[in-house]
Amino acid sequence: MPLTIGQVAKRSGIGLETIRFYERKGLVEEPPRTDSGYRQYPEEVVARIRFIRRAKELGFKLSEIYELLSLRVDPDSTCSDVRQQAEFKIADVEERIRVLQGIKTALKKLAASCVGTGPTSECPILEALDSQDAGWAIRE
Amino acid sequence: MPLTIGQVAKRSGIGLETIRFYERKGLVEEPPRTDSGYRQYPEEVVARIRFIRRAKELGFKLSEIYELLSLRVDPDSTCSDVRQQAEFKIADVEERIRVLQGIKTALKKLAASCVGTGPTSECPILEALDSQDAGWAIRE
DNA sequence: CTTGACCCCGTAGTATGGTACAGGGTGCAT
DNA sequence: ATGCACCCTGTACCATACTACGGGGTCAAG
Repeated sequence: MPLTIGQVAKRSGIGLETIRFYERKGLVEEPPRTDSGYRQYPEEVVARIRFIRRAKELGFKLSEIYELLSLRVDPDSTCSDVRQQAEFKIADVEERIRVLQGIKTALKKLAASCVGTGPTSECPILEALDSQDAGWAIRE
Repeated sequence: MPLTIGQVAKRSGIGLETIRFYERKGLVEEPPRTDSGYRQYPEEVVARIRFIRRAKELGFKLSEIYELLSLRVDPDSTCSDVRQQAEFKIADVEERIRVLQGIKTALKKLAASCVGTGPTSECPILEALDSQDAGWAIRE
């Protein structure tokens, strides 16, 4: 017995507007309809939406998830294609961590330089942000 | 001698459309105009835009930079207000790093489980994303 | 046979940080 | 005086991932 969009939404823990959004994006297949136009989903779509949700939790963008979903449909694609996607994403995540750590270091340096007294006009943090010599700056 | 918007853009290394955008956002003060309506910027605006650019590099959002800029204008605000903003941002950045590290660990676990051979139908990564037991999942 | 919960579509709005026109006017040099 | 670079406003557009709304149609219970 097929599911309505509302039932799918409830089971997969996602808004039903979002399911229609995913359909427009090609992440969820267009299901058959009833005579009156209601979408009739097979059970499997719940698993697919959970897949999307989990991939999102792993930091994949919707466009990347689309690639991932295409890989599994394409009979010529191999497991190593999927692993390559994961490797790319690992590199991407590592890069983002690296940048954030640079930012953190810079911010800590600034915060440490500030005793916390006096008006903003003498604030070393603001002065540092003003100054020409970006000694605190993040080096890429 | 005041600067035109184009000169400010060149000196601060930013697009002139972006300066007008910042003006709309209240990050850059509306400058006086010539009779014909041309913006006439004082030299100081270049420093302010560089301030914005640097704060952005430190991961501050435009809305946060607006707060920062308000603090320095408000005579009642102190240096410790600024430092608090910096501390908040440090905590924020640390949280983002923590989440990304969880993602990285999960992805590495998945990638390691994949030998790289065989079709996608037997891919352990996709199976993990499919499976009900989210053992790989990121714990918040 | 009515009421309320559900569904349809298309469009528009949210937040973020810009970027790109279109269709004008201005400033200066040759 | 004419050509070109520059400026003006307003609006629309880019990506990202939804979310909401208006104005309808449908389905099942009572």
